[in-house]
Amino acid sequence: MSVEDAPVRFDQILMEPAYRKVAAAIGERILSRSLREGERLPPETELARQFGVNRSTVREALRELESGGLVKRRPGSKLMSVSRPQHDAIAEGVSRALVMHDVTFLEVWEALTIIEPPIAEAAARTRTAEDLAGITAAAERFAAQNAATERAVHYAAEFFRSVGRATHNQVLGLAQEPLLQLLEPSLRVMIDKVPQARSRIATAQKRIAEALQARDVDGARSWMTKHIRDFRKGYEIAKIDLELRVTAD
Amino acid sequence: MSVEDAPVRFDQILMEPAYRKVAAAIGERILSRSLREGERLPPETELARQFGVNRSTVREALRELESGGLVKRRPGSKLMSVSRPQHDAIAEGVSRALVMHDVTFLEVWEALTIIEPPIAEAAARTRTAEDLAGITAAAERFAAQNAATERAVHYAAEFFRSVGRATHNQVLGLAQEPLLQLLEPSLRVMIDKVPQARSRIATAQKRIAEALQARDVDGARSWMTKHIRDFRKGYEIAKIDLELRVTAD
DNA sequence: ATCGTATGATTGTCGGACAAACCGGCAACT
DNA sequence: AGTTGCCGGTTTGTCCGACAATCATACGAT
Repeated sequence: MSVEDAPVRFDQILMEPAYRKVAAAIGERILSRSLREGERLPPETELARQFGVNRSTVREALRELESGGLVKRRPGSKLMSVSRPQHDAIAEGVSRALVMHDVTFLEVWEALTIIEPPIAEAAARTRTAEDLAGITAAAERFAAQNAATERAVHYAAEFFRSVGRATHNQVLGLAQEPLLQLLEPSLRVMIDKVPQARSRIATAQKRIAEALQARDVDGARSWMTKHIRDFRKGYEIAKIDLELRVTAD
Repeated sequence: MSVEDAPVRFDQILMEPAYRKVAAAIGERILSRSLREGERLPPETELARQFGVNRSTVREALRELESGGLVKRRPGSKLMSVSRPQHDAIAEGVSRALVMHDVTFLEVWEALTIIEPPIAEAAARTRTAEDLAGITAAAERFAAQNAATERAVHYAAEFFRSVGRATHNQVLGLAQEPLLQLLEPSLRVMIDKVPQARSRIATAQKRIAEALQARDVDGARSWMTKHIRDFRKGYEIAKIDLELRVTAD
């Protein structure tokens, strides 16, 4: 082999602007728990002084952290404080990503068929009395909403959320949230177009809640499976094309 | 009932700063496909002129969109262009959120036991020849890495990713990504401490790949189940406390 | 004890400024 | 022909200084 064989290669040099370095520096301190939850950040001018950059630069960094949910302004306060990202905010980012990637209803539905039954199963094992109260409350609120579509959709999603919370597994709760967000718009259409949808959903919710109460693992799982499968039937009856791309809110 | 019964209530008035309005305006145009993927945004000065705000305000809005992955700067270009959020970037946000919420290894592992087997099952149905090639390649690369821990961990995660891709369901692929990110650090420790871990992982990967090749739905699922269960055993042997909080990267 | 006010701190937004980097084209050179 | 050097225009990254509006706090008035 001659020395010429391998062409000279260099790694791409990465220039990180100051605002991203500042954001990374603050973010790392938050992630490492060096800055604790709820703790207030110094004012922008002070941060600018400490980092040796301009206040504008600090502000750009703060916007980045803010949209990641690592810092937020507590209502009625000017100073930023460290926060744990809220599930719905994080999920919204995921939802937007999925929308941008042309995800179809079918994909969302398929994901639901995969994760919801095991969630119900886990919830049957771990639910507390309090969890159960929340779940039945959501089911009852859905059943009571015979008129308002908007609220019915909301409580249908809320039912899933309360079951997710009952697993006491935050990963699962967060994983299902984007799916629910993407489900809602189509559910709105479906409930309006399919008369029998409401009663079928209400029945499934009731059966699931009963199984959870009885700690009936298999029952919870199989009723949840039915519940999800019903959605697909509803889509077909409502003639919603499953290959259609989901839309944001 | 006297008229005094219901206390006067007002909804909280929400003041949205200009930078967030600008970000929302641009973001909406992107989500609605009015601005197409890859299209370049006008320069900051022009945006400032159009929105009637200062350039600094536009910049703060851009930072927000940027960290959401909706816009990014293409390498070697100054103008921002519309982009679809990359999976790993989105997943990193989710991972950070989970870390901040004190998620434990047990929760991550439990989530893996729930979503990975169905993913393997789905992959057995939908995988193409190309998918299969990627999966076996990842498995072979893992098996070949008998020395370097870092790479072994990487290819162990890459194996999951390639199986996820084989489902051709983007929702599932994106849902598993944060789990893999959180798994990696602990996997690093585990592989180092448990001598037999490598061979057990390699075997499981091989069996899963074979099942996928044969389109053996049940085999793929059950071997994936074993594969995940093995991780837990590994944790216990390595004496990694499952109640420990996961850490970021 | 509640309310009104004064004071200081902090943010949101603005205007202007400048160096560095990038782009396109054109001239010069090998 | 292909490479190199240079030029002018554009755009970003960063800085500086400024000001009104809002919030925290203390203090005094009712």
